This record gives sequence, C-alpha cells and structure tokens, in this order.
Amino acid sequence: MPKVTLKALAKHLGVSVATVSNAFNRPDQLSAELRKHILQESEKLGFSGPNATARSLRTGRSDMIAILLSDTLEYSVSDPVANQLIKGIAEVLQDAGKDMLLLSGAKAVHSTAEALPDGFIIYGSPKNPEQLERVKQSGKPLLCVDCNLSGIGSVNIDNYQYAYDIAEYALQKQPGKVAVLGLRLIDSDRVCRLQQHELYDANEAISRRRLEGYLAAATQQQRELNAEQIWHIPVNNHHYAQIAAREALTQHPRPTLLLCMSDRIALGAISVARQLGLNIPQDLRIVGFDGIEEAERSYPALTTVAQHSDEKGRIAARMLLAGNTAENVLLPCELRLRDSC
Amino acid sequence: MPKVTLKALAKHLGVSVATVSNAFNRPDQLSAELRKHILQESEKLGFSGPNATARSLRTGRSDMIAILLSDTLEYSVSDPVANQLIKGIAEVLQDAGKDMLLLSGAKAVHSTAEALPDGFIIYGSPKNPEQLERVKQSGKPLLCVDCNLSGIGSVNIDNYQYAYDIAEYALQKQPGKVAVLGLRLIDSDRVCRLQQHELYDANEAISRRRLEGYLAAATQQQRELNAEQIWHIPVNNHHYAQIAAREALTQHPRPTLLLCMSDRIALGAISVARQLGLNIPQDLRIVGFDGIEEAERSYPALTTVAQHSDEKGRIAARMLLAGNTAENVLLPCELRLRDSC
DNA sequence: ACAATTTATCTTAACGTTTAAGATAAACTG
DNA sequence: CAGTTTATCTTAAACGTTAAGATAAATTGT
Repeated sequence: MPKVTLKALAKHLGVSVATVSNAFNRPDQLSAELRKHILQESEKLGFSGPNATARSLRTGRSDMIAILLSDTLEYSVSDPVANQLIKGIAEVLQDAGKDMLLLSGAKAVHSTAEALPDGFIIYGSPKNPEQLERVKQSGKPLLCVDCNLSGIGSVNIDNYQYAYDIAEYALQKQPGKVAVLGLRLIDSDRVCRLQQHELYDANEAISRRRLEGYLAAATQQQRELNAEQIWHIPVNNHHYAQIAAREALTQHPRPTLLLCMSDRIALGAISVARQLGLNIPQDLRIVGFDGIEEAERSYPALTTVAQHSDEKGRIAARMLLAGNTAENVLLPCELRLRDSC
Repeated sequence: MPKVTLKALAKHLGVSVATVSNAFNRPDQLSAELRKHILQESEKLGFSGPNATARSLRTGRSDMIAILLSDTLEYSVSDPVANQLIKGIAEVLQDAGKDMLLLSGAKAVHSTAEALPDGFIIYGSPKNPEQLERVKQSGKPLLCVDCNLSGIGSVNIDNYQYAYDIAEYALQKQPGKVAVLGLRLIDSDRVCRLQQHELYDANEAISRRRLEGYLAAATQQQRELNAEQIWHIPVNNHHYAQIAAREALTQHPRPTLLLCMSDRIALGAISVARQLGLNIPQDLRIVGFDGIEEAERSYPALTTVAQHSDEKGRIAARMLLAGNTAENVLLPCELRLRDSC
C-alpha cells in the first residue's frame, strides 16, 4: 500500500495540502466542518499525522530537548541522583509540550539523535570532547548541570562549601582517625588509595571540590587527613563502595569516621560496617552526600547533604526553555543530620 | 552568520552539492584529493556534517531504534532489570552503528521522537494504547520483550514455569504458612492484600503468570495459599516492598515462607526481616525472581530465578536488526539456590 | 449598490539532503 | 584513430512538510 501523506490525503479529499496541514496545525485557518471532515478521513486512512521528520526539517524545530549524559545511558540513568534530575527535567518539559531525549555521552556516534534536539542540558563532566564540540557548534541553546563549561550557563551546587560543612560537623562529633571514600578521584577503574601527588588530580570538578572541602575542614580542625586515607572509587555503586569500605575499615587502627562522597558509597560502607560487627555511630560515624531517598530509610539513617536534584532539573529545564542560558545558578543544599553521625 | 549547509559549502568550493554529499557518503564517487579538500574546507567552516533531519527525510532511515518503555523514563530506567535489558540492547545496536532512543510509554506526546526510529522494541505491557496504535501503524519493524501482543514477534521467558519451579523448591524446603509479595497484581497504587475475586486480575501478563505458577505449585504440594496471603505491591522498589513485607511478617501466625515476585521485593523483605529480628533461613525463607546483581551480595544471598536480561536484550536487538520480527522466542532461566532458602 | 474588509482556501517556494541518470573528458582497446 | 570504457563531476527530481502570499467568495459599512 502507498504511504499515506499529507499530499495523498489532500488528493483523496480534493483539497490542497496546505488545507490538510492547517487542519492539523492551525484550526483557525479553515472552516470547522471541513477540518472535522479532514480529520475523520485521515483517521480512516490510518494517517498518523504529519510526518515528524519533514515537519522538523521545514520548521527547524523538533520540540525535543536532549540531556547529554556523561556516561552510557544504562549507567547514568541507574544512578539515583541522575534519576532525580531526569525526573525534574521531565516534569517541566512535559508541561511545556516538549519531549525529552537521553543521549549517551560515552559513544561517539554522530547521529540523528544528536542533531535533532532544540536544546541541550549537559549533565556532569562531558567525557567525549568531539561530541561536546559538535553540540556547541550546533548553535542551539545549552545549559550545564553539575558541571562548568566556559561560556555556558549552568546550574550547580556549592560542592566545596557543603563538603566543608558536613565534614566540619562530623569531625566535631567524632574524634579519631578519618578516612574519605571518594568518587572518581583519579583515572583508574579500580579501587585504590590516593598518592600524595594525586590529591588534586580529579577530572570531575564535583569530586575535586568535595575533596577540597573535606581537606579544608580537616585542616581547620587540625585533624590529620593524608592521601593514604583517601580512597578512589571508580563507579558509584554498592559493589565498589563495599570494596573500598572493607579496605578502609580493616586497617589498624581502624578509622572512626568515614567521609563518603555519595550516599551510595555511604550505604555500601554501612553494610560493610555491619558485616564487620561495628556499631554505628558508637564505633564508627559515617556521612554521605546527595540526599537520595534510600538514605532516609537506611539503618541507621544516613547523615548527609541533601542536594535537591529534582529541583535542579526543574530549574535547569525552565531556564533552557526561557532562553536564559547565560546565568550561573548556585542552588542551596541542606545538611540532613541523622543517626549515622 | 548564515548556516553552513551542503549547498553553501558547494557554492563556496565551486563544486556541486552532489559532490559534497558524496565526499561524506560515497568516497568512491570522487577523486581522493578533491574529497580531502572538501573535508578540510568543511572542517574549517565548522560544518558538522550533513543535516541529519534532511538526510532522514530523504533516505527514510534514521539509524535509530527505540525502546518503548512501559512507564516513565525515570522509573523504567531505574529498575535494575530494565537496566540490564537496555544494556544488552545498547551493546548490539552500537556494534551495528545504530543509535538507541528511550521512549516513555507514560505520556501521550505524539512526537518527533516517536516518528523517527527505524524500529521499536516494546518493553513490558504497554500502558498507552494510542501510542501503541501509532507505533503499529507506522509499519516499522516491532518486537516485544517481556510482553505479548498478537501478531508481533517477542522475546520472553516462561514466567509461569519458573515461578512454579522456584515455588516448588521453596515449599519443599519450608513447611508452614506461605505468603506472596506480588508486583502489580491489581490496579491500585497502594499496598494491599488481594480479594479472592482479584486473583487473576493482573493486567501485567508477567505478574499474572508468576502468580499462577506459585498457585499451581502450592496446589500441587497441597499447601494453603489464599488471596489474603497475597500482597499487591504497586511499584517495584524497596519502599513499597518493605511496607508489604512488614504487613505480612507481623501477622500471627507469621508466614515462614515469602514468595517474592522480584528480587527488589525480596531484598526489601530481607531488610524488614532483619529489623524484626528474624533469622533467615531458620525462621523465614525468602525467594525472589529476576536474578539482579544485588541479590548475589545481599545478606543472606538471595535464592532466585535468574533471567538473563542483558542476553534478552541482545537477542531482541539482533532479531530486530535481522528483520526477524515474527518469531516468538522463549529464553531459559536458571534457579539460583542460595542462602535465603 | 459598491468599495472595503473579512473569511476560506489554494499556489508556490522553500527546508537540506540523497541518488539515479546524464554529461564530459580522459584513458584505454584493437 | 574510431569505438569503448572509466573516472569524475553535474543536473534535477524527489522526500513530506509549512509559511507567506495570492485568489476568490462572502460579509460588511455607508
């Protein structure tokens, strides 16, 4: 069977293509009865509306906004923080009648998917420079979330400040040895301790800033915190978190405070602590970062910094849609003081 | 500045558009030196390759394959089973030079995103009939995963059989009262027990089949399993799982065996059991379904049915790409007998 | 009743590509 | 050296829309 198009429909109905097009897009341009007739007949022929590709070519719009994730789709998206962000963005976009497109930042396909969107929200530190370049070149509105790229507006939190704050609080509560379970501090895919010279190597601005916050708080409180007590965790999941936590907690003397760069890491550490028969917070205090839902109902409930990722997403999406892509917004967080510290 | 297009480039270089197009797509159609020149100049002008929308309109292809998720993006994608599937699909598509598009099945936008892909993998029971209809109408290759739609090829597992098998195993191991923590058995967004007449109501074929498997095994073993011992859990997450588990495990007499329709539910149940001071497997045996990674390292390790979602994804993607969209494939699973039962 | 306005529909020209078919010149072939 | 092949490039017609301007019919004001 021949494909049903506007043109085919128009011929079949004996009207012009423009009229059929208007029936779909500009009801005021034709009489109500003709419009109804066209729509009915279109339904009958199984016409599923004007071809989106052609429309997009003609209008230059696609009504899609892309989120450029820093990793693969499956990884980025299984992270609870990313998930919250996506949710926030999705809410706003949906209200605005826009569609959301998730783009993997890991593979180098120069695809339709990349060319189509009307705007981009770049999430996290881009790992693919060519892709970033293409996106910049596109001339479409861009916005960074949880990253900073010169000349591009952004929505961020003050990672340094809140890392400092929670570390300060934790250090005051808990004397003894301190260890940091850090996320993506160096370029290795294995859990390991840092070398002294790697202290400020982190490519991920977020991780670097959080570490700097911890270090500043330790210095301010005159507490020791050397590179050898700072673990690098390559992936933000339970598995790697547990490996690192086990290493850290089986030292002699054992640390009494774990500063964790994410809630997932902290939750992994909690389960290791339990396996080792340690009591939290008596033997060991743990703090996280992010404020994911799971941290509320963990046992013990996790003391952490709540960054409101959904709100971050909503704000970013609204800014992008409003064309406000120059501003650099810094969102407040809150310390959530619970039982783990 | 004027937009850089093939045409503009051609004029600037003094060659025809066809030649520029060929420089990008068919190297054999022009001399190597001219091609090199064109590519260099194109780079210089910041031309990021032929416009994807126009190409797609002309060729009718987009080199994108969509996964039509049954829920919202953020929800579907945070589920570990869905994640595994996506990963498997992504692997195959990437090797084939195709792009992957994640489509929310929850909202009713009739979008570019929906019109563009060259094919669809429908994951889970579609909740949006109009959307499904549009996709079917498109005439593009379709494939179901974890669902069955008449006339559409599919990749599934035998939910009934494996639910039966694991229930049979568990029932033999454990005497006493049995409860089922079921997923999406009825149309309610709250945790509740089933009514007798709701036993076979589940819209989700997967859940219905698993429940039938449990019931058959119970009958076969002459064990009691009434609707009042079957819980409906609306969302596959820790939170709701815990609510249901708490209800089930605070009954008198207390169930000694929990048949859980997903690993996530089972893990939630394990943590409730721990909170209640119950020993697993002495006081209580628990089995799950799915075989997610987390189930290996839980304490105690979870006895479950491993369905290999990544493999399912790979197979589905290969079938779709090969045009094999009529077959109905049933993949084998494995019982993973661990400590929780 | 007639010009002026409004309403309903149509015509035409893009949008930026790809590709089949044709043109031209250079290089072989016997 | 005419005839044929090959290499290289051009022409022109799509692909399915939309937006602006054109046209004809209907309505209005005076």
